[in-house]
Amino acid sequence: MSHFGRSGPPDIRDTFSLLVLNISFRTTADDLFPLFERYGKVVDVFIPRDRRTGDSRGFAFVRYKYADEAQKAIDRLDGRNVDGRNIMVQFAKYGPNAEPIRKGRVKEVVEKPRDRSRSRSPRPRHRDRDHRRRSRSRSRERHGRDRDRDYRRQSRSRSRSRSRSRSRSPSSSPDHISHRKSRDDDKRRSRSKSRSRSRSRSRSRSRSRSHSYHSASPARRSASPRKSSPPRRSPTPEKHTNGKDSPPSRSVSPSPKHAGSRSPGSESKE
DNA sequence: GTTGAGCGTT
Repeated sequence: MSHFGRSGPPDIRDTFSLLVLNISFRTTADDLFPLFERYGKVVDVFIPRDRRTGDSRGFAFVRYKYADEAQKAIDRLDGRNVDGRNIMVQFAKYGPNAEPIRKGRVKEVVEKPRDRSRSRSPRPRHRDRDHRRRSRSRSRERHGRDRDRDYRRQSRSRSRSRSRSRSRSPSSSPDHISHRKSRDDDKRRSRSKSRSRSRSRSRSRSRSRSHSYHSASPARRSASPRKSSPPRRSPTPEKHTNGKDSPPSRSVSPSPKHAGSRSPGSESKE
């Protein structure tokens, strides 16, 4: 909710989304709005934030009404120094609902006449995006919380690599993979049990681990669902400022006060 | 209070 008071995207029928990368973590939509509003009609400015921490991720989405204005904003603001960092402005590739975007414009709802009532392909092709997002999340979460988990994974990977190197067959069929995976899974479980026992013996070392929901693969998650409910997450200093006055996401309104009440120093040319 | 590859909210 980073709109002008409504919930959900305002109207993405014919808007052009720009992805603003490399912005400072302190930059808010209120800071970006006047900058982008100078080059055209800005419909919405949204800064995604982390679900757990609530901090911005360092990029924003600016929605323009017209493509030429968006292009102009890209040409003008790309590489511009904002809040101490040179931002990168480009057309967004994906839509809010994971819909494809053409030239920054949200593609209209396209219906397939051939996919009437026959074999449909429920094969989600968003693995790229998900994978990338997970990677980013992990990168951001790798501050020092679950580094030992990473180490374990590396060790396991090395072990598997060695095992494969021993019996390298030129033909790799799904059956082989399945068998190998199953065995690996079994091995992993055994190791996990052993580790659990070891941890039970000395739990002082691994006090705070886990709660990394994004790091488990779906199959693995399905195999071992987490317990009833997370008893308690890490001591996150939840700011209770998102009650009713100021939502977590900075909403920006197209009020005329932003039009010319910005510091003239931040703008350079044009 | 920190960080820095990448694509989004009720």
